[in-house]
Amino acid sequence: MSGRAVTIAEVARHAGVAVSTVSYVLSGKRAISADTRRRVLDSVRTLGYHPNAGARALASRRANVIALVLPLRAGMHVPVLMQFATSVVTAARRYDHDVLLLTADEGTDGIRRAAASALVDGLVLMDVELHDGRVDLLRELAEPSVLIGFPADPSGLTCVDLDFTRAGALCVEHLAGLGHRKLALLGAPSVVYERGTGFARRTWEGFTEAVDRYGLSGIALPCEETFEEVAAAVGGLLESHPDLTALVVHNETAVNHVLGALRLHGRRVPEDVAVVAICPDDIAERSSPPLTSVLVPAEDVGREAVRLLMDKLEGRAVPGGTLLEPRLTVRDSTRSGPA
Amino acid sequence: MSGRAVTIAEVARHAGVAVSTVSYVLSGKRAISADTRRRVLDSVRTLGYHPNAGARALASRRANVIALVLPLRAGMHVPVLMQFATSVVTAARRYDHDVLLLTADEGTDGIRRAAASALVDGLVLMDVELHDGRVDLLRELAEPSVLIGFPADPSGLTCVDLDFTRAGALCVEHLAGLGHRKLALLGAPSVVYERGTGFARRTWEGFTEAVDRYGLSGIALPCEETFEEVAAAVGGLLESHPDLTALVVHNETAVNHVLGALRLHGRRVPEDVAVVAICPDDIAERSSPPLTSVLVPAEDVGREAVRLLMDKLEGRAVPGGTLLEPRLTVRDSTRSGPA
DNA sequence: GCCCGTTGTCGAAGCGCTTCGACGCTCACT
DNA sequence: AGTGAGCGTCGAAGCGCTTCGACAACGGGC
Repeated sequence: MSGRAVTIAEVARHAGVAVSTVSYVLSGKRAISADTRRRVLDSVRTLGYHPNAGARALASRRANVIALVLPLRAGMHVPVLMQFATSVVTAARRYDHDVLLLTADEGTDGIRRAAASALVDGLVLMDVELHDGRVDLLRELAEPSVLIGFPADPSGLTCVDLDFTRAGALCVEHLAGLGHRKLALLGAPSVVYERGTGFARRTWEGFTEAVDRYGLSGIALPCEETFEEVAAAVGGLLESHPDLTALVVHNETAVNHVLGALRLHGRRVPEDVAVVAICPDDIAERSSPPLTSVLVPAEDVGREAVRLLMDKLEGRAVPGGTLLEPRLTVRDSTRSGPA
Repeated sequence: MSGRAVTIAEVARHAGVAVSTVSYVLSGKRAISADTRRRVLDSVRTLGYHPNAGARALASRRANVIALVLPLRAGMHVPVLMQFATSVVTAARRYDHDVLLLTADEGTDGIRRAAASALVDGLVLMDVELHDGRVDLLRELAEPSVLIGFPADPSGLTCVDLDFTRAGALCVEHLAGLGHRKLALLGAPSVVYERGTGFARRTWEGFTEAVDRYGLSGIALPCEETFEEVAAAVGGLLESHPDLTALVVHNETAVNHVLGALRLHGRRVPEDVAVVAICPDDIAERSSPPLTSVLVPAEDVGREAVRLLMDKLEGRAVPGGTLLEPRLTVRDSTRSGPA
């Protein structure tokens, strides 16, 4: 495995064919007789041949690498981001592509550089804000891209995400169906709303619209992430709205603090207060009581993003926006209606 | 930015020099007159030239890309892993390198492929276990690599990590200095120890050795991560060891549950029980009370790993093992000694 | 039996860059 | 004035691969 690497010329010599024949066997772009193909593949295996990525990229004008642009912003729940990231990597490998990790600290220059140098064939952008400088850059880039999340103006772009508006509404519908009339949403930290992060705002809108539509009474609040602040917020809420019987929590970090705070204030879940969370299943399942939840299907979103990107790379037309339908799983935290 | 990309030949023509001259200006590998250099750089700027990564890699046998091998295993604290990852990316960029993200699901094949195809010049491995199949592969690879974490046998490898043995001991020393005689360690989930994850075991050893050295009494336990289990573990501990006055927690996820459990059992921190955590500063600061802690300097470790890798790429000799000295920050959770 | 369309293979021309050797200068010394 | 050592620049040879056009060999249709 050390020393100089095996080249396609050595494989060709070993198999007694031309270099181009080896190439065609490997790419399948021309018909090759079964016999020749077998001989070539045998040689590939015995010599341990791996095509040189640089040479391949140069000749084919395809690097077989996509960029994953992943800023790490305050208030984002890192484990969920990593779920997206790993699902993108796994999906990319299924299309024989690798993933280059780009972070925020280079700003848009990193994106421009990676694209202009043909380091990557396309890009997947995560953590998209409503007004996001990177998005304008993408529009002028020759390289195709897919966004995970929707900016305010998604025209000319390809975006995938969970339908957070529906997710917010779905929580309300579930609680309304159980007879709850007075609900509250505890959302992301306020900094996330101020920054204009689409998914947070859309859940909020979905929640408030559904509350209106069902003629319920609802209050939506940002939610910070220390136990102290959560406890204070929950305490204030219970005091100012004593008739509150249900809570929607859209904040992975705060979920457990919310449960702790309810415990602290002597409220039982679900008997006194029903709770629905928008969070990964493992968080919902490990809470006590296990929480009724809408999960963010990171796996599906990442896979879909890669699929769309590969379609664009092949020149196929793709829809501008893909919204995944949320699904709600009922667990113990909403087993019963209000007293 | 669309259409065909600018090539070095166009830059050369625009600047009125030879292609090789442009190359030398950009790489600095030969002396170039100030005047020529300026003309070339001007042309580079006005044309918006970015060297083609594939061509460069092919000709120079250097991809200027390193691999970050990041398995996501159960029981690992993802935010901390991401701190490592971003710090590696940031550091790599300072050496003009990009980072290719490799995950676990390809196993060692992914590593072998990336190395053999010259996709990457070197590798950084994270989340290293004591007996790790990937490690044997690294030894036979021509490409240099650096591990974040130490396997059982680090011979022939380059490893960096926080000195977790010292970290465990440091917590004990701090508590001993405050007069505590009866301590407990709540560690990682048991699956992490069973898997043979070095840092978890080393903290454990550092803790128990220090306890012995100081003639104290100590008990070390794995710690699961749901509130229920933590509460049960803490409850059991307080019951079986009523004279316990100090807790060391080496589990980012469980830290807050531990505090919640102590609250639940009517113990005040630090008056009844002192708590020291090994976790990132932001977790320690946001707890209530803020926790005395030893932080895992992910930033430093990642930067150091990249520095070592670059040294190896340049053919410089590097130390086999680098252990970073832990630092303990005193906060409210250990302000006083035992009653 | 002749023509033509397939099928399978080959050789060669790049892809855009780095790097090596060559070469013409300019200067500081004899 | 003559020599040799840099210095600055150039041209050309690859790096290892893909892909295009060419071309045998082979049948099937007439």
